Amino acid sequence: MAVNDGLSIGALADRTGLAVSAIRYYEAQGLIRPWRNAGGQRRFERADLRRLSFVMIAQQFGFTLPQIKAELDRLPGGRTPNKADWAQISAGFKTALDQRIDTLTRLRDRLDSCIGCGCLSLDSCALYNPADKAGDRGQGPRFLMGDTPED
Amino acid sequence: MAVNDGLSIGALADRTGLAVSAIRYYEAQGLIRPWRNAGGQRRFERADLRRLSFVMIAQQFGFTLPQIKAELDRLPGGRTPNKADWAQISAGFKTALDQRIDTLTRLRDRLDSCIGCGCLSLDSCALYNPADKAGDRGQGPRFLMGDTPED
DNA sequence: GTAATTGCTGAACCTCACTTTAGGTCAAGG
DNA sequence: CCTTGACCTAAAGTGAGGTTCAGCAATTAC
Repeated sequence: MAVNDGLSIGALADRTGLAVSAIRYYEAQGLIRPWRNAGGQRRFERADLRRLSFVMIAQQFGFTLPQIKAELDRLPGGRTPNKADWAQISAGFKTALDQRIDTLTRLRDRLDSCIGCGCLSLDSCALYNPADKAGDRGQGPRFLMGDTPED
Repeated sequence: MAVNDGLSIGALADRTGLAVSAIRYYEAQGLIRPWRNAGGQRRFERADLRRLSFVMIAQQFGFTLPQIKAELDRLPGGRTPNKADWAQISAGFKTALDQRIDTLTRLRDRLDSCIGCGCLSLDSCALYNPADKAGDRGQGPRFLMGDTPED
């Protein structure tokens, strides 16, 4: 009722397009820290909209939630990325993205030079032992995950 | 001891670089069908080397194991891809790969035009609602999965 | 011939990113 | 006052792609 009660989880879901369950999950992962009202319900600040925006964008760039959390945790005082922060972070995103595109382009070039061959030889085929493996550490989806920028 | 006893799972693991557990898993998924020797141990043909090669390459291209199985199952008599098969399949790989590169390139272009902005506005930022979402169906890792070629 | 390797099975566990379910609580409208 | 809808929690499920474990059996090396 007061002017600055904050947003409910449903309101936040409506505005971001995320599912309520996803927002709760992000909280469990430490990406947002809502406070609770008297009845124990989550209340969100306007800054959380930006924070979730950031999460959604970073996911598009192929970052995992732990990676995104790490990026957010580096901001002083746990603040939401402002314009200056974004300029820095997005530069890192660009680097990761460029690398990813580069990796795929090299893979395509190797494929081009292999289409007529078809040897699939473990010893000599250019498609093996690619200098750039698409994601090499950790389990789960192992292809195409971007590296953490400036890490 | 006989000349054509086939390879043990350990030998196959050594030659392919795969873990023994991964090879057993691939068998469980129907990607390879070894026979058993008198003692119940798996014995593999030389063709299984090529089959696993194919699996590893297709994974690099972002295909899931079910997709790869589907591709292998389309080959007559459950044979391992030969040169002619490969020419056809790799053309499909190339298409999927080109699409993926294209998607990422567009994403990079949008990022370029946004780096100085930093608005992250849910309403107006070009980084939202991209025409090409990077993988949109199914759960699990939702970014950057290649589409099935010719499906 | 025996010890060390390697192999076997089935089940449980892992990450990632969530959703679903079951069983309740809170807030607002009529 | 009572119902409806939004919210709460903890736990389990999903699916991809495996690994790890316990408790045995088979092979191989010496």
